[in-house]
Amino acid sequence: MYAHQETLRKAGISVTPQRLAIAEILFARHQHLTADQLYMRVNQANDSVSRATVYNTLGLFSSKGLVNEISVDATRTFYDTNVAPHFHLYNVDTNTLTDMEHHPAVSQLEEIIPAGADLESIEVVVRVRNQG
Amino acid sequence: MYAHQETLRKAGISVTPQRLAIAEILFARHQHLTADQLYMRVNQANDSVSRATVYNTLGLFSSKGLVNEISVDATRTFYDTNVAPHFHLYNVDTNTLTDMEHHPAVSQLEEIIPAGADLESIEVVVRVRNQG
DNA sequence: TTGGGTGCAAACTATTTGCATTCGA
DNA sequence: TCGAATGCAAATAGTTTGCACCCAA
Repeated sequence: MYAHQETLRKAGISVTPQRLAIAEILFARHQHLTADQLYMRVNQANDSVSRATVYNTLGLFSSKGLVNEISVDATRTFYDTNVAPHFHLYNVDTNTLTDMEHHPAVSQLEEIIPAGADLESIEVVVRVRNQG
Repeated sequence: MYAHQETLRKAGISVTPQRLAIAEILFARHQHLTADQLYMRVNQANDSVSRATVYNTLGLFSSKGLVNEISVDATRTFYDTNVAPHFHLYNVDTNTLTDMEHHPAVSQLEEIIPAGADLESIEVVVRVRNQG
C-alpha cells in the first residue's frame, strides 16, 4: 500500500501523508496526467488533498526528476512518470497524450502517425538552463 | 513597405490594416515571438492594434499554416515563422527560443547542447487530430 | 517548540469571448 | 450597405501565492 515511501526518500523528499497519497496514484504505472486529473483521482481514493498541494507536489517531484512536465498547449500541462527522453503523441480531439514507440527523424515523423489521425504539428523543445 | 499583402492573400486571409501591420513585423524575418512581444512591437511602430486582435490574428495565421505555435511551458507560447518541422532550444534563464541547426536522435540530443548550458528537459510532442 | 507542510482563498497571467462599433469591398 | 473585423472590457482557466494553522521531529 505504501510502496513509494522509498521513491520519495531516495529523491530527498520528506514523506507526508499527502505526498504519499499522490505518489501512490501517480507512480502506480507509467502514465500521463494533468494536475487536475491527478487531483480528482487522489480525492476519489478518499484521501483529502487540496489543489494547491497537488500543484506544489508536482512541482517538487518535477524539480527532483521524478516526473517530466509536458506542455501540449498554452493551457494543458501533463505530468509524465516516464522521465527518459521519448516522443509523445497528443490527440487534440481526445485530449490524450501517449508515448510513441519509435523515435524517427523529424523528417520521417509524418510516416508513422496512427491510422485515422492527421498530423497537425510537431513540436520539439530542448529546454536548457545556464550553467552555474 | 507592404511586402506581405500577397502572403496574406495567398493564404486566403483578407487584408486589413491591422493584419498587415502584424504581418510586416512578424514575417520580416524568421523569428520566435510571443503574442505580447509582437503586440508591443506592432504598437511601437506606431500602428495601433489591440491585444485581442493580435491574439486573434496569430490564431488565424496559425490555422492557415503561416506560423507554428510552440508552447514552451504553461504560460509561454511562441509563434514561429519557420513552419518547417525543426528542433528548438529554449533557454529558461533568458526566456529565448532559438532553432537548432541539427536534428539528432533524441538519445544524442544531450551531446549538442550549447557550451555554458545544461540540459533541463526534452519535450517532443507530435500533435494529431482525428480524420474527418 | 518550531520549522516545514498544508489548505483555503485570493491573486495572477495568458488567453478568449461577448458585444457594440467601425471599416472596407 | 452590410458582413467581416476590431477593440474594449469582462470572463475564463490553469496555476501560484500569502498567510494562518497544524503536525511531526
